[in-house]
Amino acid sequence: MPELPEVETVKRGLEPVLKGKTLVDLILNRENLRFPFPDNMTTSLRHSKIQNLRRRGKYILIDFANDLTLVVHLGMSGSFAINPSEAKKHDHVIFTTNENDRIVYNDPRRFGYMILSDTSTVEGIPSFVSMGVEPLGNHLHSDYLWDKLKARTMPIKVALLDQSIIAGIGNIYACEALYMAGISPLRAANSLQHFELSNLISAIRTVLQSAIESGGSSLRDHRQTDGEMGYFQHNFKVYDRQGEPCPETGCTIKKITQSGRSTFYSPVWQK
DNA sequence: CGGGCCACCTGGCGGC
DNA sequence: TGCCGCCAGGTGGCCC
Repeated sequence: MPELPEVETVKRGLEPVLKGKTLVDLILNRENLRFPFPDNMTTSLRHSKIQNLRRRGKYILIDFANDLTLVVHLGMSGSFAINPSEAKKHDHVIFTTNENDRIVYNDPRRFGYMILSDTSTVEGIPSFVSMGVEPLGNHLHSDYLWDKLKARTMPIKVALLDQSIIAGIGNIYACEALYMAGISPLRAANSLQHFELSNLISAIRTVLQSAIESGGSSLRDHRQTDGEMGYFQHNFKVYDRQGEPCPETGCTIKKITQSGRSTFYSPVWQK
């Protein structure tokens, strides 16, 4: 589930309870998620202080004072809860801090994973080596995208999901950004002109930024309930709205499959 | 290297 | 109510 805005929201939610705190306990309730937990993960991190939290693409990076970084990916169903009132099925990892906060990682499908790396070489782990630019950073501009897409014949929707081009966009925001830019998901990636790439970049930024803001408010709401983070509601324009009217033209939102994933779009509005 | 496809895993939902 | 097939927001690996 989680795309860049959800991951950013989780990172921001974890900061107050993790940054500057020391892990006094770390419990793994099983041997693996998608991959086995790193060797010595508990002994390496227990009693270590957390210096900083970062995000890269859909990954959360937790930097420890002993120069280790825990890289966390939430997969499709991973979430964190802060001081949940009761234990749940699929609570796989429990962090306890010196302030006695319990941070619980829950992941029913176990597509998530955790990797331990030296902080100085974390950019070199396989997940990051070929990762594309951050969509909200300065390196995403139409020249970059033109260069990355000029030899790509795949549909632009599929290209937006390619993390080696832009990091952090998933199925929902790919659909929403293309809708906002008025670009058909079926267009070949290398058929977009410069002005269309510029419009698409603006749309990506707007859609992600607005979702992050909505995540911020859900964070404040959820804090009052059970400390659960990662899943918040948006008002999507096209995602999961097949059969409903397009807000721009009134035509009917269509659902198709591209590269095995659902795509939702307005066949009239998106050219 | 590009592109297509499947596997990984559980749960929720609609149909019968 | 119960069973069954299908679907899900991601990624990695294998194949051509």
